[in-house]
Amino acid sequence: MPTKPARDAARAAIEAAVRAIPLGRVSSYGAVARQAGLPGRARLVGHVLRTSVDGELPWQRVLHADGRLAAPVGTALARLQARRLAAEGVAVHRGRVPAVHFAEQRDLDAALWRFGKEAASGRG
DNA sequence: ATTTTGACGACCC
DNA sequence: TGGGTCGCCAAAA
Repeated sequence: MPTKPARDAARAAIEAAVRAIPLGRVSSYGAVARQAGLPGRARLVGHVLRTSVDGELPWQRVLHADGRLAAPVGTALARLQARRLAAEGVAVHRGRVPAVHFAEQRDLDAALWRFGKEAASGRG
């Protein structure tokens, strides 16, 4: 009982949302927060990921809203994240991941772009 | 109890 | 593009 129930529930919801990001796709702190039922709590997501003890948590799939990695290019964390993403097929270029890799559709352009690719390759 | 910090993000120059 | 503001709020100082 040392911790507050509401906080634990929030943490659990956030970790669940992160685990729900499919392999090979990425999401953002803000999107994860919304998915966890905590709109506007992007910073809390960062906090939870930073302090999580779950070694299986695919934290590398969570990026900034603009596609940037969690940490600035050159830092150990950024290199680790890029490495882990590359291992699951997500290419990182100059510390960023293109919007196309995001699990949720960020904007109409991205959606149309993907639609075009998928339609062209006969898949939907 | 108060202040500062932080793996954020939308906005506005 | 790049940089500053403001809102959010859990932890740490």
